[in-house]
Amino acid sequence: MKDLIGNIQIRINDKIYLKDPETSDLGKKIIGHSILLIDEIGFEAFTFKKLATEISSTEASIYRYFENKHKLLVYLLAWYWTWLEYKLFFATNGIQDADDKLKIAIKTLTQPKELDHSYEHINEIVLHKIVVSESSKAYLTKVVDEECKEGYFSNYERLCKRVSKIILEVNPDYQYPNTLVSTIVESSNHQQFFAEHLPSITEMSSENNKDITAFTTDLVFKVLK
Amino acid sequence: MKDLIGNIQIRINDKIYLKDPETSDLGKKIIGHSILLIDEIGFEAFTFKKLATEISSTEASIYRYFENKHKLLVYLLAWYWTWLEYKLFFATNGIQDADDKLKIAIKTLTQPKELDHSYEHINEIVLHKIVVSESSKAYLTKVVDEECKEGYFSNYERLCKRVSKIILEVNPDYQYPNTLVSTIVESSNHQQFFAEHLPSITEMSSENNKDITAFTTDLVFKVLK
DNA sequence: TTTTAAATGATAGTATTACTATTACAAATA
DNA sequence: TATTTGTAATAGTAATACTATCATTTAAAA
Repeated sequence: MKDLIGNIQIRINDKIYLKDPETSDLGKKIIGHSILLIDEIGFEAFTFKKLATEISSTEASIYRYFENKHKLLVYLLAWYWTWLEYKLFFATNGIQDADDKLKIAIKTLTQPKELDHSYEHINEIVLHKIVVSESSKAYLTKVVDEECKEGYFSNYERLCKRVSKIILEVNPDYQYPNTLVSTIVESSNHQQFFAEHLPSITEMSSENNKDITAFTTDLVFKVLK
Repeated sequence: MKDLIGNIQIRINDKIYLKDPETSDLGKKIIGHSILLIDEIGFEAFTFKKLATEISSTEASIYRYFENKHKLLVYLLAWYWTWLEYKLFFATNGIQDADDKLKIAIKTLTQPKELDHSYEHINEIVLHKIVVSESSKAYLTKVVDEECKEGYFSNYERLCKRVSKIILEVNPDYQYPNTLVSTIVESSNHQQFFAEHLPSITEMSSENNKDITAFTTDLVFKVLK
């Protein structure tokens, strides 16, 4: 099962990039090192010039792959959500019992990520840190409506839909499956951030991710039962 | 009761600004029009130069009040959270029954805001739109730890603490009061954004805020009982 | 193997942003 | 009247977010 996921090519909406970064060494370097650099200095301070220096290339070359840094961020997130969707699919696929399936789904969403060696140029652990700290900035923009129409966020939508389905298996009468899913996915990320940076508004600890899993599982099952 | 709140001066941590905008006409104009302009063009496109043009002043004059646009955003949010805390205080103060108190608290947090004529230069409805679309950008930064230490977000923390207390009145044994509060406050804002811009991941409608109140109330009481 | 095309690198240039600094002048206050 | 305070006007700078051009390297096709 674990091998299968490695063979899956993660396809990203081709409107997000100018040139598919998967098709060249430079492209993969751009993706791999942008993850590290954004994590290191933050998205605001991140520039294509700095990235170019980092990978011994040029600003102009990077602009051949992505229109701007916003699109690059959208790409990284789309990649992440699809990767997580596969993880979720393989983790829940065989499970018969709906409750168990949902528990595993919540675990997959909330537990810390592990390095997936199938994608050599991407460090999923660092990418997840970017999801926690930067993902909101990708959609909290004035162009969100157009970008949504173009399908820039459909990878995220698909992941939510998949969890929604499981929720309806557990309780077919629950009125707000999508709302609950988007709430727990966002909450899981935010709580991780709060645990580390604004500890006074959460009981979660930054060391122990099991807290977030426990909180979310407790919440979801109480809401559904 | 309603009059009382009008007389309350909303005090903001004086490290956030260089010069208190409440102390001059220009200052109030900066606050009032920054709210409108950020709402109109988004925080990324917002600059002090554009704001200066808008209020027929100069860039340099605005820099005398705020170090940069990030601090201005932090100021606006601090103001909002304190304002909301007062609203919450006055709405829940007299209520004896803990359940009722929590219901009203959730309503205050999730229902659309109304214009509060006590603060003439501030349009609370538009400010709330900024909270929905831009507030995450205020804390999802690399300087969050220092700013947290300096108390830039204590207005938000105080609001959360107040609701947490009510939650513990309803169920003193609940393990995650702060986590639950920060989750529902963030969720309420995000769901409003999703309703308007990413409708496929929520059942909430952008016209009817009662959905969010209903979803949140249902969730919170199921979790606590 | 040569030809051709595509990808990358090197360099330059521009408009805008995010500031800082200086001076000047008017109004309020002491 | 002297002085502080607030604001305006102007200038200047480093960095950002690009675009354009052309040379060179590399890879694919003929």
